[in-house]
Amino acid sequence: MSEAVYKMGKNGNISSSVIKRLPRYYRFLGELQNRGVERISSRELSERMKLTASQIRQDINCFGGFGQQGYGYHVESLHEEIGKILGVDRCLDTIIIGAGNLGKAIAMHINFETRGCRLTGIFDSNPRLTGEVVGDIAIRHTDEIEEFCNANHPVIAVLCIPKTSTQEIADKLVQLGIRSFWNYSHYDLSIDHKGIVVENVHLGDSLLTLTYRTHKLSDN
Amino acid sequence: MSEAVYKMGKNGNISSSVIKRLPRYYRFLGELQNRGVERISSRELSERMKLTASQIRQDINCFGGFGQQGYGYHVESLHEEIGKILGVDRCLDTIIIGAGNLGKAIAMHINFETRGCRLTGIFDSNPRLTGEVVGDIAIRHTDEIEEFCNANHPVIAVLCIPKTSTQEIADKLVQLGIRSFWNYSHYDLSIDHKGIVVENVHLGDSLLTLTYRTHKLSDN
DNA sequence: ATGTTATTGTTATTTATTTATCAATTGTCA
DNA sequence: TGACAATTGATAAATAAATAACAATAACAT
Repeated sequence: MSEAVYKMGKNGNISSSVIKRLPRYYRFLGELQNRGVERISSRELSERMKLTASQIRQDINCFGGFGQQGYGYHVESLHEEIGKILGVDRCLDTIIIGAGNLGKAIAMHINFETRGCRLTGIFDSNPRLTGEVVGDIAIRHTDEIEEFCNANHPVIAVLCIPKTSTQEIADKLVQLGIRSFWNYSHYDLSIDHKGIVVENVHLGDSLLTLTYRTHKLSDN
Repeated sequence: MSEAVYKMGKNGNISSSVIKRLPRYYRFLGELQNRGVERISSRELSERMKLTASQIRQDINCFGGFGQQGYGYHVESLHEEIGKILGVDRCLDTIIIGAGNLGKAIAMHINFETRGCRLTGIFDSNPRLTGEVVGDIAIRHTDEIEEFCNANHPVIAVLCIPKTSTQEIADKLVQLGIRSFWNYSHYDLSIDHKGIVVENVHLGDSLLTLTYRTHKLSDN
């Protein structure tokens, strides 16, 4: 009882507010590291990120005391720690469903590797696209998804398909072992199956809030 | 003093939590309308949207009492009201800067018109792309931006350019009259100039939270 | 007409999130 | 080596957001 108690990575139930901020911390710390900055205080980071220093310290302390009093945080090791928390040091095989403009753009534009993912397949129902190479991956026909999943066991599916087919395809993918969906279709996907993670991305919603704020600015 | 006081559209200072939910309400109500549903109660809508009925009623009431006791909400008129609040009945001229994979995908994939915007120009610094038609708009060279803005006065700029040039180009666009930025570059844009609205979209951050949640599910 | 049921709009309560405070600790400099 | 300045980690306070509760009201059935 009197023994020293290790402060463990108390990764119990972190609030989603904190989780949503982690990637941004990770980005800023990566930038600082690239610029050769070795250490930073919560106050200075707060000025760069336009947050309060208090929030930064509290967020980081959800996972452990990575700072040093009187000194601040070591940029490189904090960057690495947050990377580990997010899981960038591991690998989740990922497939893209739908190789239209958006599917291709995501394949090209997102650096999956630096985010703990590896793009291993792209599928489209249009036979004309079959064989076309995007990045370094050849598009396959959707008929091949089942065979591909049985052979390669991808974990994440990026959905870039019309909203009408989203639920059906997602349900099928769950059967084939997909555990996470990054859903760009204009449809709010929800999977009853517990243990399935869904991230619905609605770019249109984002634009609409911009529309609102733009008018609000002029009106008031 | 004893006169009846009109309940005005008390659009004073709506919290951003509420604003962020509005586009989703708008989408769901649009779907219901398309399916011919005439009325809906907060309880039923809450079940479909996986929110609490209380939250829906409180959100809607930030803008006025659009419902009827004992009856619910008239789908069509609530949809229209929220549309007006968001500003879909007005028009903000919009340009896209950067016609790479992402810029093209956004031009094709986002329905600007139904979100109170109108895409009027696409620009890229690569002369090989000049003249190529995306949707129904020909790509112009970035050298033409100034002339175009002076002639057409676009309000929103969608930034699909590398992070290194983002701040510089944004500052220039502010000089040319752009008031809002929908920023897809891997850079947190911030404009000192007050009266400028910025929406930073970090798709990579979204993926990273999915990575986190995917691992979390397996680990625990 | 009138009672009954459903459902809103609003206020109260609870929960979550953010910010402020400050003792404890460490680096730095004389 | 010791005092001082800086800065964390943790706790307390304040603020914001979400949920619950309920009176007021309108539709609907009888």
